[in-house]
Amino acid sequence: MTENEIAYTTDLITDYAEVVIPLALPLNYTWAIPERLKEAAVVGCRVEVNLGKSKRYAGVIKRIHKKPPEFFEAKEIVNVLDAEPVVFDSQLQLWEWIAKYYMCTEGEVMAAALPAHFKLSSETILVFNEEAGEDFTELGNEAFLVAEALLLRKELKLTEVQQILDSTHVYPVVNYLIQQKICYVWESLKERYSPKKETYVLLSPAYTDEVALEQLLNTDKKLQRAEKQLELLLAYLHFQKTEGAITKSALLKKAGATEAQLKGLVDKGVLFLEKRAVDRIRFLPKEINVNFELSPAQAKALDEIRGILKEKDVCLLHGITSSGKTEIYIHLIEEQLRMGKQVLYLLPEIALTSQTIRRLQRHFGGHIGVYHSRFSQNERVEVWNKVKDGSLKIVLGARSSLFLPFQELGMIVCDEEHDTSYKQMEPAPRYHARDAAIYFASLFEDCKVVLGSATPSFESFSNAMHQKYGLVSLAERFGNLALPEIAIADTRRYRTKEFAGTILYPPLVESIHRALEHKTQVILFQNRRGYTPYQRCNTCGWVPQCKHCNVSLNYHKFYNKLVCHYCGTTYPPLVTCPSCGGHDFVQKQFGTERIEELLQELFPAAKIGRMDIDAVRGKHAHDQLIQTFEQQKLDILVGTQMVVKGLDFEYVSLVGIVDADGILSFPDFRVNERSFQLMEQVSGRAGRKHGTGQVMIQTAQPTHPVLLEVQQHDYQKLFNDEMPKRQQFGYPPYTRLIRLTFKNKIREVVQDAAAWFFNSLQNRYKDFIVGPSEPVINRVRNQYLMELLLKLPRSSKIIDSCKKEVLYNIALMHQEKRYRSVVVIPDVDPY
DNA sequence: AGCACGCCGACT
DNA sequence: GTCGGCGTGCTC
Ligand SMILES: [Zn+2]
Ligand SMILES: [Zn+2]
Repeated sequence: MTENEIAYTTDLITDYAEVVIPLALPLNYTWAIPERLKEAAVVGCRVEVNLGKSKRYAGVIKRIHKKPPEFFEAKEIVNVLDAEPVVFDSQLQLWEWIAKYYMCTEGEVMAAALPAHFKLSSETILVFNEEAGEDFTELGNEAFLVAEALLLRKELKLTEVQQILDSTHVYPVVNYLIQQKICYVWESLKERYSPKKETYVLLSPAYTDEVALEQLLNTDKKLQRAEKQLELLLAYLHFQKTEGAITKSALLKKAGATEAQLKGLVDKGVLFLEKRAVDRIRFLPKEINVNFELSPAQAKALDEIRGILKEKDVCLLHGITSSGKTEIYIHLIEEQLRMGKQVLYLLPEIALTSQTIRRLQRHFGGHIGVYHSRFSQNERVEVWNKVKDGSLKIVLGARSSLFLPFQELGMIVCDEEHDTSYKQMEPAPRYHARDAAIYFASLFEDCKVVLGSATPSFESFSNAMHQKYGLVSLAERFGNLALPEIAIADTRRYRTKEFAGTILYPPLVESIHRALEHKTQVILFQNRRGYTPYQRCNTCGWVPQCKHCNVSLNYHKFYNKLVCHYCGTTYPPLVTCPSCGGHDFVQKQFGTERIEELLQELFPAAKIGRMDIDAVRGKHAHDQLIQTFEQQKLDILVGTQMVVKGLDFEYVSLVGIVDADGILSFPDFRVNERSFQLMEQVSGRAGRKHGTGQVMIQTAQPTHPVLLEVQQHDYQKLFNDEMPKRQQFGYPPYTRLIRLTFKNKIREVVQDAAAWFFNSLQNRYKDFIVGPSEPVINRVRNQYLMELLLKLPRSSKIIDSCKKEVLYNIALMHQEKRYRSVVVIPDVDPY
């Protein structure tokens, strides 16, 4: 073949690309790679592809091969969008693993993994950045053309850029312009997140060199007659050295100085003020500053972890509240950093407060990036790129930061590993970030996982007991802080008429009085108002249980029956309490608002705050409320699970758990584990620095084993008590669960479909399948729901084949006319 | 996810 | 008679 002939055979396709597009397709589709894109089409790059008649998507190339598809004509890739891959092989492998394990599609994983802006479409709008100036002569030819157009028009659609440039060059040029900050991708107001700003104090550049500073302090006339200002300046220099950047409010508080004194220094040009966002990275110097001493207990734990990680991939750090796990992580992170490796530090979303962020910034400055759902898409892309090119070494992030393109990952820390927010519930991919992180780490040469918790999940703890993970315990509170005294207020003693309907009983009220008298603060905890109506004995707190499933029964008002929401068995309603003979059951539930009202009546002089989902709906309301409370502008804080996380309240002397019985009767097989975790963490908020704190638990079941275990802080006993029950009733960690939710408009149809499915799995999974049952909330967005639960033995062979069987049966069911539109949602390892 | 195709009710 | 409701199926 001559050169001429080659030139005429451009439509001869030899290469094909398997592409993941952000859709719930059961398998990946294949597109043909035209000759002109052969060079550019690389695995991990985004490509623009047509699907159907008129849709265009940005997908990611997963695989390139030379096998022409047999059963269809592959369309050509329209364009390659990236000059270099946006994801590495390890991301593609993670996507595939998650899709298989959690029974969803790779497209769904991709949609969750990539920042929305990577899913660029031709309708995307570019906005000119007014701060970019007007001089674009430094840019390349094509970028120059687009920049000029942007300067003129202020906004351009991607299709319009396409008209300016040769169509194959659009995306590389646009990416370049975004990187140069000449334009950014338009975001609707709703998406935009204005980072929380704080005023920082900085030394004027004129005095950053030692000599000038020396002169200022000793001989300069500027400060000779302003002793207080000099004092403040010295204090500033001290804090700057020990803590790095310092905020205005912190400086004034710590130095005991006034606004006027600071203003004096600012006016004289010695210091200046600057508003900065705490969770943004660019201002902080890239330094490593781990200069604190570990306690002997911490040092020992650190050594043990190091030793274990030489042999095992995962180490569980079981450290009681306030034992100082974070300091240990900081040392481990430092080691990775010094080896040039990256570190992912996972935290539950609500623990990711500016307090937590600043604490790590103090040690790692600009090496740290933050990634969470409140970030705008533009910011996510920025962090994404910096992780990919290795300029960010540490990412402090919530669940979804697992998808970032790390290249040289040395360690993943998963703090509060028991936290339920690591599991994504809606929509797919319903993955568990902790478990997926362990898989992800295995893709790297030498990447270790450290799980940390004061109250480990039974899954992790039993893995540690079976030597699958290493286990290190830290049983000593840092600085030997006293553990709070845990008092149990027995509400059965107040059963006379005058106490009917009481929410805050005398012992708790009295303790609050005392705390307020001592000018200390109080936290009251109340569980989120459950939508689960149940029958609970008003006298002894007893709640009927399902004899098959060992969970609390729900009360169905309409049918006047008790029903198990796992297996669907119904029971007659209670008339007489089998535990105490009482006859009084139904009770109204109350939330934090009601408690807040009551407190206002009881303590009219106290300043009371409320922290729950509703009260902190705004962007920074959560941070703000924490700060207000920390500054002792509130006396009592009433809250739900939110008060449990990321708080470090010094002046709290009393924590009250208003309704322990409500917590203990939650209809979930993990109730006891959860209750212990919750109460243990709530207790941790009491008496952290100033004397012994008190925790008061109101309950009608003062001898409930979990309460005693909380009182003794005895996790091991809880574990030993609970595990036999898990085994007996077939629950994790002895089994693996898959929950199937069926959805349809017509109630009878879902019910029948679930029954059909149950029957169809009967022959092979008879002993493992529970249900069908109607969930408590049986209708969501006009769709009725039904559930089946699979309790599978822990053999990956059985689990894998069962997953296949389930998918096969879904397809089979959809062939049945009546069930065609029944949607089945599998949830693997529901939490 | 879209979008076309197709099958039934009520409207100029 | 046709218009438009949405349930169903398909997209490399
Ligand atoms: Zn009773
Ligand atoms: Zn049951």
